[in-house]
Amino acid sequence: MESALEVLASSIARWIENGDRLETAVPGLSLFRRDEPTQPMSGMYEPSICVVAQGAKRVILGDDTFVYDAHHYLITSVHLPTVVQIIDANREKPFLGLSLKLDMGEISKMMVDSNLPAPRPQQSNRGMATGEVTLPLLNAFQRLVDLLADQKDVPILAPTIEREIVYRLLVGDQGARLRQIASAGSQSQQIGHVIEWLKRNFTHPLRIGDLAAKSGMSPSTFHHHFRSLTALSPLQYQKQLRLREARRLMLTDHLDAATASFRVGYESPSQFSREYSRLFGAPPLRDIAGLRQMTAVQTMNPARVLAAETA
Amino acid sequence: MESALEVLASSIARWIENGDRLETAVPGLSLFRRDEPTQPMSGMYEPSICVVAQGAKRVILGDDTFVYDAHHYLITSVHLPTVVQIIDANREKPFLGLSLKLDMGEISKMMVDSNLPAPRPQQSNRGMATGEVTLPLLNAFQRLVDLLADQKDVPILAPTIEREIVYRLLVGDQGARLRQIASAGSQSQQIGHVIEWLKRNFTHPLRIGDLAAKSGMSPSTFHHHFRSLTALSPLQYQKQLRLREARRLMLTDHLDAATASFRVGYESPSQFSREYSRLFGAPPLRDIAGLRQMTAVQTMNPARVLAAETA
DNA sequence: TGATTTATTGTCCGATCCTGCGAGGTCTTC
DNA sequence: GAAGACCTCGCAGGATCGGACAATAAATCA
Repeated sequence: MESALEVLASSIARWIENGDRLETAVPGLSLFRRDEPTQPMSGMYEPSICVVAQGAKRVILGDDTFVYDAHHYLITSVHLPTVVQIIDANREKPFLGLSLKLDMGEISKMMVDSNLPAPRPQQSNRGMATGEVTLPLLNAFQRLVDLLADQKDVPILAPTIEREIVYRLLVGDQGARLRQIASAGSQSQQIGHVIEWLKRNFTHPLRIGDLAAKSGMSPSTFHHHFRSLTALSPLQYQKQLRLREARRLMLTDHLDAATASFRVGYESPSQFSREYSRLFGAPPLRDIAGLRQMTAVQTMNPARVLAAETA
Repeated sequence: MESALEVLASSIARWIENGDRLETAVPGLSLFRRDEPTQPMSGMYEPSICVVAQGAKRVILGDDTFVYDAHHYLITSVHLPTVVQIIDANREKPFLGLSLKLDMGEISKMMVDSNLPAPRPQQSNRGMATGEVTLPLLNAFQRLVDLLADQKDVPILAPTIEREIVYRLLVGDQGARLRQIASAGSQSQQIGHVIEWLKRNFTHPLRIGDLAAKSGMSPSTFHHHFRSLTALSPLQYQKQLRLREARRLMLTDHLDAATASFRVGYESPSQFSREYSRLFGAPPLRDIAGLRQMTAVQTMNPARVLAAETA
């Protein structure tokens, strides 16, 4: 196990010398590297599995915090705004990890095809969980990373390996959680759809009645499930999407605060500013200035910082 | 609509001159033809969609009878032993139909991928239902049959057309039923798995408790759902599998009644004979003799008759 | 430096949202 | 067949949001 981790770590390190995120030639597979711990910063998780070869990372989602490291993967079933922090990394042993996007459709198909034990409790849970990394799982990821050396094999072999990974996750200790969100028709799955919709339409003002209807639940039930999955109310979730996007617009497109606020759906800059401060700790201009300075110190371009945050 | 049906009818007729079942080059697609009405005879349905271009057919499942014709398709979600009868066919306007196997995994994937409305009521229902044929659905089947003329296109085009068909079924009036059985983790889906297992292992003596455990329900709940889906108790279901297989063994492999009965799991030929009569109306030898005669009259080989029954 | 523009903070208000609770229904179990 | 678990729904009070307006602070430019 330990030696397998070392091999994976060096494989990852070989591909990502500096910079902290690399989209690889295997669709959906990203590599991560950090040479030192970071401050807590807001980040977005997508439906994916994250594995760490070296170091440790902390994710805060509402009241829960998840820590994952070389022996614990993090599995995420919907897009979730979180606060993330690398807590174990240094120049000799940098944080090295990878993430692989999950396709819920494929997972669902696999659940039906293989006679997996039924998930008795249908109740919603957090859209994120940590589980124990097993050696076979690690080996599968190793093979996936190895594919990068021989890219012509990717289209053929990657799907097979990914299916193996999904299977191992489904039968693993967090399989029930995954099954829940991938089960067509389950509440979690319906909420997942609403979240996808929100991600595309966050600039429109939103009526939660409509969202509830989309998910086929009453408003009150909808609220319950949404919160239990995301730790946020629907409106708070949308707000985070808006503010994050506004931050991106200001940072990379150099928009001023007012137009950014309009762009993401706010009609009053004052309200925008107020809520921005509450989320990011500082009002728009000051926050952006801080970020710019950070990137300047690290001699990194702003886009890269953003990439790290929208991982 | 009427003209579309005529076109489909002649397309089917072109491919199947005589004989009553034809497995086509499109995997899972079968064509059917009958030049005259039949007596009721026992038949097995598999997860599939059946469409009729001309004529009508009756299926009896427990207390329910389903009739389907040019304007009504029959959708089946699990393997079901039934009694079937062609009720509308003659030499001028023979019964012409087709069936397409359904892959529950694909259906499940599609349900997750497309934002389909949630199936509110989770209660189990019969594993079979009729629905109204729409023109787009008919057109899709027409295109599928047309593929038979250009077989090199099959691997590329057939899956697309089948996906369209599945989609139209999902949003059609019987979509909820389909969603239910395809929903990973739903009770119907669990029962479906058990049925698959039974089909492979019907020769072993069976313990209801084990089956129930397989489906993750208590024995009583399992019983309940099984019955509502199949109109049979698990034991009756298994019995039908055994007796049908015994009949096949005697008819095509020319086994004698005793060895056939042992082969399918019976330990006492007398018990076998008694239950055989009850299901098929006549004791083994007499029944087989009758079937042989029928096939002789129709100058068909026995295997073909059987094929009709295990449609 | 002063003028002008832009950003931030404050307060207020109406509308909407959010959460906890109890009733009612369904499914499960014994 | 009855008790029990689970889920959903609707409700009501309290919390929050988003916008309006105004005032102050900061930044930009002449």
